[in-house]
Amino acid sequence: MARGSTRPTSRDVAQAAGVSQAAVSLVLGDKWRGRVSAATAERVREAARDLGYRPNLAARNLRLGRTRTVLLVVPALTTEFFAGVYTGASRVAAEHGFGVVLYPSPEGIGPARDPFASAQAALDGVIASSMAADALTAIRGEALPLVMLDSDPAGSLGAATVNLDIADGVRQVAEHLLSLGHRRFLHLAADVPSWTFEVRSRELASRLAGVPGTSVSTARSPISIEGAVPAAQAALSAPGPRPTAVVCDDDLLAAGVYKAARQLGLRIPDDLSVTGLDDLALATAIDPELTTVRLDAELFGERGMRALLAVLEGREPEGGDIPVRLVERGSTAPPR
Amino acid sequence: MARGSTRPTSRDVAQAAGVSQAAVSLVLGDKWRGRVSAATAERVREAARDLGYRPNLAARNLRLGRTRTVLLVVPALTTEFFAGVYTGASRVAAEHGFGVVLYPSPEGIGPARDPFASAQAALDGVIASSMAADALTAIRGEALPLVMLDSDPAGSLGAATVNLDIADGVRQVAEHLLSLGHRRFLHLAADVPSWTFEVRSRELASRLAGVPGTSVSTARSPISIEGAVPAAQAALSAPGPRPTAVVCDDDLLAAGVYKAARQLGLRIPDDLSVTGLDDLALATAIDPELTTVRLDAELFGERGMRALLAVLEGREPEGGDIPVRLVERGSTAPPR
DNA sequence: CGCCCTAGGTTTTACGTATAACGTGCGCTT
DNA sequence: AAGCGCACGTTATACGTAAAACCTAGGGCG
Repeated sequence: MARGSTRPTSRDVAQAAGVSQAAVSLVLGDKWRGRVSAATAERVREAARDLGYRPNLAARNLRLGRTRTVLLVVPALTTEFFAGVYTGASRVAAEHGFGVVLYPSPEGIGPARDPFASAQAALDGVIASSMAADALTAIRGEALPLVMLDSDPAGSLGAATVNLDIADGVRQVAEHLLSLGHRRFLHLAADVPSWTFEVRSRELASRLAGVPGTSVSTARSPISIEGAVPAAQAALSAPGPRPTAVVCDDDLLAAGVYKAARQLGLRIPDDLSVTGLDDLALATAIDPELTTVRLDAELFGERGMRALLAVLEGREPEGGDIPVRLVERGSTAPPR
Repeated sequence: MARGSTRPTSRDVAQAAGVSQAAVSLVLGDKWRGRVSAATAERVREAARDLGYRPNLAARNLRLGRTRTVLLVVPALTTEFFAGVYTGASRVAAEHGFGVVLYPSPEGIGPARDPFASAQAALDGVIASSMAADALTAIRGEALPLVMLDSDPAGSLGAATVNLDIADGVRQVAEHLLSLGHRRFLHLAADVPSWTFEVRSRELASRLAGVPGTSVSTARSPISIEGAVPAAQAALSAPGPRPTAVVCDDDLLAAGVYKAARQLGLRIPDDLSVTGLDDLALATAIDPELTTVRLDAELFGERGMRALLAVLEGREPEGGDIPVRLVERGSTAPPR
């Protein structure tokens, strides 16, 4: 309708309502009580509605020196896990008038792209997964309020951390497989340098250390179904007695083990027990359904966002790891 | 190091380099040739580096009236498909100095949340999937440059569209199943009102219309593995002759059909052929591997971004649908 | 009656950047 | 020798908003 192609500003609203720009700002910012009469306030709101006024966020951000926008840095977008993290963080953020912008460290784009160049929005703070290794150095350089997800609490140099109790998950897996009678394990580990994966290896080894007659070999693989197939195939056809159970760092790796097993003629769970970690939708789509550790991704995101809000407000973030739970399904059975 | 807690501004850099703020802006904006001596330019750059200067994006956006930031609106984050779209769009955007912000219309957050409140960044334009129905009305209201993904070219009211050639994909599926000898079909359709799904139904019906002795029934399901199971189960155990082939609107639905078939004691592909659409990683993780239509999600995202750039620059967006391709795998065979 | 307080505004300023408009010397041309 | 353009800058201004500081009239109170 408007002739001019530019968007209406608060000044246009002021003119339409017959008041000053300051009055518009007060009314629309809900700070008018005792400063503007109810009638005038209503006139301003009406004018704003008529003109389709939307505040210019760049101007507001500049004025206020903050953006109510937070960056969530994730390693990649291809798993539903981080989708859940985003959903949870976004929900909490919305409750506090914040927005969340996603920075998936994109595969195929140059290695060290600057997240802050990509998310052109100015930022109040950052939540970063420890898996997004490339981005981390850039983040440190910004000196922004930072919350790390699944990162070494000791090595985070003061940044707040929110962690899943992965160690407990691995303990539950080990317990379950030991009680079924397994003794020879293969640990199919993620090929990504990150504290959260180191924990898995360490905890598995430590849990098995006390049990006589156990052995565990390790293979490494990129985190994808197709990527895991060759690694699993090699490890399962290596000389010497074959492992009877494969503990995977991730459900995707477990799906790769299924494929490898099919190609080797091994049947799950009769010839081989398999466990995953995540409980993706995939876990119940494959046959047999996967015994895995359920991670509550949304709660993870919520806690991350809450921690960041706490940091922004100078409070102490809530402590304590997020509990996880073994889900027993058809991919594990006693060894033959 | 710096005592003051606030970030250095271009004025601080100017002072450190002994020049005016304008000179800093010229040098750092790479517009200094013929205006500033090489020596001075170097001094400015050095000062900026020493102070760790980063331009305030809010101020720049306000000044320039544009943000080089684009919003990508997707229905949800849970499928790797839109992850690919994001990756492609992001790559092209980066080549042109743009950033992409993601707005996944989040499940579980109130129904009609305003994407522009969530992405607090000001925006130059929007790329929106036609599946993100809730968000669309809000987008229209903004009068921002808009590119629609997989949307009715006729009904898009002037907005540019970039489409996958889904109709051709469905034709290839129908052709494949007909040539195997199938005549009774079940169409497991997505329970989402969107042009891209209407196309699937229409095209399937139209392709089968010319072939005598064919029949197709339709069942609807939400787009998720678990959601598809009851719908598939009901449709496959309905009275009357059972369909010999199930055409699914999405790979996730196909995975649900696998589960339903297992529970009904039907074997794939002996008792039932199944096809999907997307070619997710899931497609080769399930057994038998899924015959499906491969969509090039990254190319889709790239084309979407290119179209938006064209709109922003007043050019005509490139036309033509993106080709898709049937991938024959183990889930389809002649009916018994 | 003089004063202050309050309601109901307005004027002004600052946020940090990009750039248009405006100097200034100096060397070169004619 | 007058002038003119070029090299090298600087000064001033605008973007749109939020909010501090300021103004004014009227009523209540001592």
